[in-house]
Amino acid sequence: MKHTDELKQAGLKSTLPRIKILKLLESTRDRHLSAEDVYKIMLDNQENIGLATIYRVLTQFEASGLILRHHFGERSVFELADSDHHDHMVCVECGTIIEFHDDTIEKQQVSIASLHKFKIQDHSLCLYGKCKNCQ
Amino acid sequence: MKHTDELKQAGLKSTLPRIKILKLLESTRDRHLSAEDVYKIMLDNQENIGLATIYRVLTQFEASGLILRHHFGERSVFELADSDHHDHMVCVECGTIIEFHDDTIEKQQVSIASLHKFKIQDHSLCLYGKCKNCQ
DNA sequence: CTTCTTGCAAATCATTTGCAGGGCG
DNA sequence: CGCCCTGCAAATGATTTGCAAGAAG
Repeated sequence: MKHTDELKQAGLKSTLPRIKILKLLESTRDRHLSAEDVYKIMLDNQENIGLATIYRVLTQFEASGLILRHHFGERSVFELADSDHHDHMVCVECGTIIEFHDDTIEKQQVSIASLHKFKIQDHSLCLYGKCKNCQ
Repeated sequence: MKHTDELKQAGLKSTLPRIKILKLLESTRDRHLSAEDVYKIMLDNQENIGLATIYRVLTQFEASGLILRHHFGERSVFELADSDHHDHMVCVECGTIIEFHDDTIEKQQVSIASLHKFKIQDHSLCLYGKCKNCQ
């Protein structure tokens, strides 16, 4: 009952929809999914979970730190918060998402912020363009 | 008729709503406005312009390169494309927006992208946090 | 049992579109 | 005068909320 425990630790009651969604996020090859994506996959898997529930669960997961929400362009996508911080490149052609991390950029952000007496809580860096297969 | 010319150069017929919106964007103290912001300001100024028109005009301005569209969080904001490229810090408390530019970050982005054979078309970097007045 | 959850439908929000009347070139 | 533009209302797409029926502890 690993998932049950994960949920409890996050302060959430262990319910079927939550377990299924968490399982999906942990197992999907494509780490970044929108609420709609999750909904469709559940449908394909014969799982009957309402879209509203998916939105609610994803929001709860985000609030409890289990997952991260990103705004790429105008849609929200979620990813499991299991890896270290990273930024993204999104292929405008095929939607492929490449994750990357760069210390130089991270540090530079902090120093620029302090220059303006600005206290960073969060940041989003996203490069849009074409991946190597789409050029 | 400076604005008329600007519009013509952008390939747009010079009409009252367009001129007024362009004027507002050029004169507003707060360089970053959402469609709703523009709408409300127009209302306050006794200008009768429909929200739909504002969206249409802003979209046309963006397409012709007169302005830039950003997605901060979930809403779109627009700014005149009159200055050099820069990124933003947004205060989650008061909404203040600070613009900044950093060559180190820009260069680093390019080199990381090429490392992944990714061709950057655009990018968005936004720091969220608290400005010096809101801490 | 009591409370937190879910599913479904209705409600929102931001943005877009259809259409008939108006204004620019 | 023809065509592009505008206002208004209705349509959309994404996400949220109300509510009665169901599960979890």
